[in-house]
Amino acid sequence: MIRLHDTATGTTVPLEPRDPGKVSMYVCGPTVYGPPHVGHGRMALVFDVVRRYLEWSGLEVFFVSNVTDIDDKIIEKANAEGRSTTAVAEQYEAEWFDAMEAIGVARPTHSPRATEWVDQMVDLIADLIERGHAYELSDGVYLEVSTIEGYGQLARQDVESLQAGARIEANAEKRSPVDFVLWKKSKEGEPSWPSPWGGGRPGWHTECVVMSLGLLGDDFDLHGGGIDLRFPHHENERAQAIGIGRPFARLWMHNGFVEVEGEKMSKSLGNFVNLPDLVANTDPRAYRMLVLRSHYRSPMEVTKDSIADARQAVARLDAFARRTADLPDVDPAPEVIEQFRALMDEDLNTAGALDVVFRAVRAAHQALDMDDDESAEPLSAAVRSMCGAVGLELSEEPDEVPEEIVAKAQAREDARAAKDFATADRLRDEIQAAGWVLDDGPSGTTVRRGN
RNA sequence: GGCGGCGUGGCCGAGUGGUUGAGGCAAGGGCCUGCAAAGCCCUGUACCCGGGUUCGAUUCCCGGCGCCGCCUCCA
Repeated sequence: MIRLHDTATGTTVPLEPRDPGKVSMYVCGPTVYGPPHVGHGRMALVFDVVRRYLEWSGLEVFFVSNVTDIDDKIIEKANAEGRSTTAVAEQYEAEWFDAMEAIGVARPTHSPRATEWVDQMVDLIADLIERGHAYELSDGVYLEVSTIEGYGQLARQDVESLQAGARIEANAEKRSPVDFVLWKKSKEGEPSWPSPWGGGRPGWHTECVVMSLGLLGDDFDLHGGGIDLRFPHHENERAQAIGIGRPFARLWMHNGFVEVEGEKMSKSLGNFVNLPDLVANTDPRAYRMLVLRSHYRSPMEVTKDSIADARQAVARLDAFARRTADLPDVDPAPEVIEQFRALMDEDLNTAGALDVVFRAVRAAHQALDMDDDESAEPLSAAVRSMCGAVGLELSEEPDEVPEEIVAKAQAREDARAAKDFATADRLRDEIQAAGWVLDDGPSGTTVRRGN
């Protein structure tokens, strides 16, 4: 039985899907106004692991993750650069999916764009007004928080304390400082969609309500995102669903932040790391490894050292994959799989689950050292299965080696055969300096990329 | 001010009321190797502080200290 931590109740509860055997999940995706950073990367990896693990566990997963392609920040960016909001959104959406592909995040089943759901948002807002949960002001339509039963559940705060903390709003007309905007009437030159309240655009919470309910239906299973979305974004989504009387997410999952030097990484602090930069400079699997090594709800430190450390851990798995590449496929060792499953089932203890992986790796190496293939085979199969469950791809294929390096490696072979070890060592040094590693094994020498 | 989280060996980071207390990385020693690499073996007085509960606490409770996050920009 899979148990997950539910932010709404602060407890870890069994995952009991609405439709047995099927899981519907919605994860808040990016607002596409800039290149993704490592925080986005962690979020995407965490939920990619959720999805893969659920699938590995035999569940069918229907995974929706949106793209917010209309927003104040996109408008600002477009104005600053003298191009259309569409051009900005398209560029960064493409960058987003490129980066996701690079880090091995599988495409969602659906990735709807906000601009394609504006009609449904207008309907939702009209419904909220009709039911007395929303009101129109000169600059837009607002949700009246005090009319929503249980508002503050995700924030774990009562409305009064939220109010106490509310920042001073530009709009003093609002009935309460905590009321939030559903529809923004557009000013001159801003993108605009028709509505009963005049031309305008949606606020940033409504899209996720209509897209999640629209694509997954009422009472869907999981709703996820970064911990910062817990409040106000998810709270405000929930408020709208409650307002129109529709059962919303059954379980809320939030991943912890990425930190840099002990502080939250954020644009305002200027300490963010772009995901494309990270991917360009290291094996992208290292980042997944790093993400897996901490619990998804804990803060995670990203530094050069932590990445390099994770890279070495991946290298250990690769070396194992190479050594076991030719073993026959057998059923994975059941006791290993069960340990792994027990850890993962309890709110995705990926760090603990990796222990199981690495212990199986060592046990298989030990067996192979004693020529006990029979013991090694199920362990190797288990390692492959577990890595697959969390999306860690192992590279057992030889690397593409440049001609020049192949030639040097051959020359070294010749020198070794002639017992000219001085020449052999000199050639290996050259090969190493070029970033390649030679492994002399019983069945010959292999060349692979260095770390 | 309100709410929440965290503090484990050189680093990262799981976990547990109790003789043998993960794992990865790094370090030292050894085996293997022509030399390496990979792998294997061995080594390293870990649980912020002070009380309490207990036969026994790193693990539970209370207090303190420190760090971090949220309270409508943010994954």
